[in-house]
Amino acid sequence: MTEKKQLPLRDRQITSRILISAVGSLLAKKGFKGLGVNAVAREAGVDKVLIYRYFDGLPGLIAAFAQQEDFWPSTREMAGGDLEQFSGLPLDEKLSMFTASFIQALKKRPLTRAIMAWEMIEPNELTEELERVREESIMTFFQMFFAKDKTGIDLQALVMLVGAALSYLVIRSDNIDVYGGLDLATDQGWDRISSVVNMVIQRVIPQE
Amino acid sequence: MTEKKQLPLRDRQITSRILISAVGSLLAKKGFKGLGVNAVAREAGVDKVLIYRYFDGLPGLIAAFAQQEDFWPSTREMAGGDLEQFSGLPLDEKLSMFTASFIQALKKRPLTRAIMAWEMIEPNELTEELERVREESIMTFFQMFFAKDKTGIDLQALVMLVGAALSYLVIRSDNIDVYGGLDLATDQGWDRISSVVNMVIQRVIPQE
DNA sequence: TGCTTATATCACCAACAGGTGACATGCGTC
DNA sequence: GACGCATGTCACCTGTTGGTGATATAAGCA
Repeated sequence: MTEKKQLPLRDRQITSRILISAVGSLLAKKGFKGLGVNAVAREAGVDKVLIYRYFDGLPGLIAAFAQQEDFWPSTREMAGGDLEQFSGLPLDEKLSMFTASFIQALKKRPLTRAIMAWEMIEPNELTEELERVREESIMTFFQMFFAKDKTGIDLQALVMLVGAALSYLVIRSDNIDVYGGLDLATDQGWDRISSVVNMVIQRVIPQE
Repeated sequence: MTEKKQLPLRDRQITSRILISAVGSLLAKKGFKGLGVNAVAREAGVDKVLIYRYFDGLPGLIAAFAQQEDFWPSTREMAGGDLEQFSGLPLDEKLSMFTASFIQALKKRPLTRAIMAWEMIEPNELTEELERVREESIMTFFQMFFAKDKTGIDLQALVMLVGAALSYLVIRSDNIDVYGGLDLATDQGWDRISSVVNMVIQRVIPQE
């Protein structure tokens, strides 16, 4: 029981990192509800005044957290890991690959889901910034791989619609097990969702 | 300026209604962030102790609010207003009608959107109850009109996928104007979204 | 050694939260 | 009128929040 009084590190870099990672663990534990100056400082085992000194307040700290975390999947990840190979695929396979990758990317990022949910109820400078990064990332991905289609269908709207549906379902899966009869808690349930998306893709994309 | 001291009504029913409607206006003004005992009492211009006496606390008050509001569209509304007519439509037109009605129903219910967003970050007894009502409503609607299809496709998953996408986009439209290049702020933007859903429906549903 | 500076803690503040017990006041009944 | 009861107000409690000024202490340097 010698935990009462850790000797201070007196190292700004390390202390800063401790604070940043405290944001992460607190976010994972309690969500954004319990994310305050006092709580973060407690979690980090450090005085809250350091948040003001080093990050100029909580927003600054959260911004630092968001920057260092890969809270949003990269273009490469959304393409299934291999950009070269991806760009060579036919359109329908690209879409299927994107669907599967997107689900996986969100499922393994609890913090991203928490932030996405947060954005819906508390828009502020910070969420706007995160939002901007994401919008840009999505658009880059889309332009890169889907822009030059000549299918005659509104591919962009279709992709975004699928993205919206998957985002919603993954976020919901944190709180509920069933949505409209769809099982969100098991891999089989997600297979079913992937399947229907793929079915739509197959019937909508003109085969060459 | 004689507003300082309204004479007390001394009518439990009326006072209760005032409290309930205060929840609504506060929710519309500030969202769930500022929804506390003190704030509601202030908004209602009434002492907060009455919340405990009449509703046994804030959860009870919110429950009362949720019950009296039509926070979730009825089966009839989702069917476009006329159940008879709706049930006579071919499957693809049913789906198109549902899509349009669902968008409209959510767009005109800011409180429903707020509650839906709230459910994603603060699951509790109350949100679970609202959730249950909604799940039941959706399933009833689906069973009633889409259960007996013989199309061979996973109609349920398709409908729920569309519902998820639309829910997400409408909720997002409260905070952002553009999602993945889709315009969420204008009717034209929503026409585009409806169109792509209808296109999917046309190509996916086997025509007779 | 002694000095400066960065690092971190502590003590405190005002504002607000949820919650409760004591009290005032009006209404219906006998 | 006098009583009891429902309705409503008030004062106050404890705990927590965001925020800040004063202070201790370790590290680096002359």
